[in-house]
Amino acid sequence: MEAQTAIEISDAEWEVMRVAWTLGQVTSSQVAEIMADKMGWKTATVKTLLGRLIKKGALRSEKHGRAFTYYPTVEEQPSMDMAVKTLFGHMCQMRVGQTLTDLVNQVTLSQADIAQLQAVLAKKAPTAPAMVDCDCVPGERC
Amino acid sequence: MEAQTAIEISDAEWEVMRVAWTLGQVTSSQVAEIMADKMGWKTATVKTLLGRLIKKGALRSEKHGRAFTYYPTVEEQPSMDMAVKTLFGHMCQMRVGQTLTDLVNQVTLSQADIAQLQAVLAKKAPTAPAMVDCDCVPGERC
DNA sequence: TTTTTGTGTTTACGCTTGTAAACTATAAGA
DNA sequence: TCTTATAGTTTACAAGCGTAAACACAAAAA
Repeated sequence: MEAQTAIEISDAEWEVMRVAWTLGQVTSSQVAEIMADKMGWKTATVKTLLGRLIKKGALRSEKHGRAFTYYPTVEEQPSMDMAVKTLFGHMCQMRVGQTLTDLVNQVTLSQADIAQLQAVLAKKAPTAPAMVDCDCVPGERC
Repeated sequence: MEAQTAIEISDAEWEVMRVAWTLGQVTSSQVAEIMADKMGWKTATVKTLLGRLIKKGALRSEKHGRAFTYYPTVEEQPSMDMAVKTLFGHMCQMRVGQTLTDLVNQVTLSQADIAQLQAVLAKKAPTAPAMVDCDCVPGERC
């Protein structure tokens, strides 16, 4: 089983999805206004991105009066998880741990986030291997 | 201060860098053989990617006899850190913690990795905020 | 020395992306 | 009903990317 043929969302499109996810539903003028402010994009740019997201199936639209209302059809957290997993999947597995440590050092986490992470780590510890092999070159250990 | 004008390495190029990083130095035929095996790429494809990486400055080459030897000019760990940081920087900050937890649940970490992460988390805990705000829409909390 | 072959360089080509203008249709206001 | 503003659709266009063939050159083999 695999997670339904992952829709590819580009960086610019991702920004649009963020506001759609956060607001739950949006009109193009709303997004245009926000993106003008946040990204400096022209209205035309937002229209293009909305159109592409509809075509990709990441958004759906419903006609209400003159304008459409757009709704996300994919969920935010799974999308984030997938994007992150894809990135880490392309990296040397031996270095994933260090990379995570470096990242945790840089981001802001809430008390709850930290507690949750600690819980997961505690559960993993007992069965963790002594070391993780490099998988960059077939049949080669770093 | 900012980390030297980040060289952009594409997905396919990244695969080439991985073998260069792991082996320290490589010849094109070496890379070609590995990529034929690992990715199913033709020799020509590898040549193109090596050329682009040279042009981008991610690799440098030294002529030895008939062929060139290629060396990475950027380091692996900082490159990984930067790629990861960039991805997370484009995501809702409020969801970074959950995303990290989901990720940790999926990857393989060594005992040492886990210990290191636990140490960093323990150090962060005392000063961690109660919650992290959503930054997807200017002046909006989720 | 001549031929061959392994390397690097150029050219190719369709697709995606970022960024946007132009065009069109229709709801809303006059 | 006629006009206008506004939202959606088409077209644009250069740069980057994945994927590779064609070409040129020099080193190695004959």
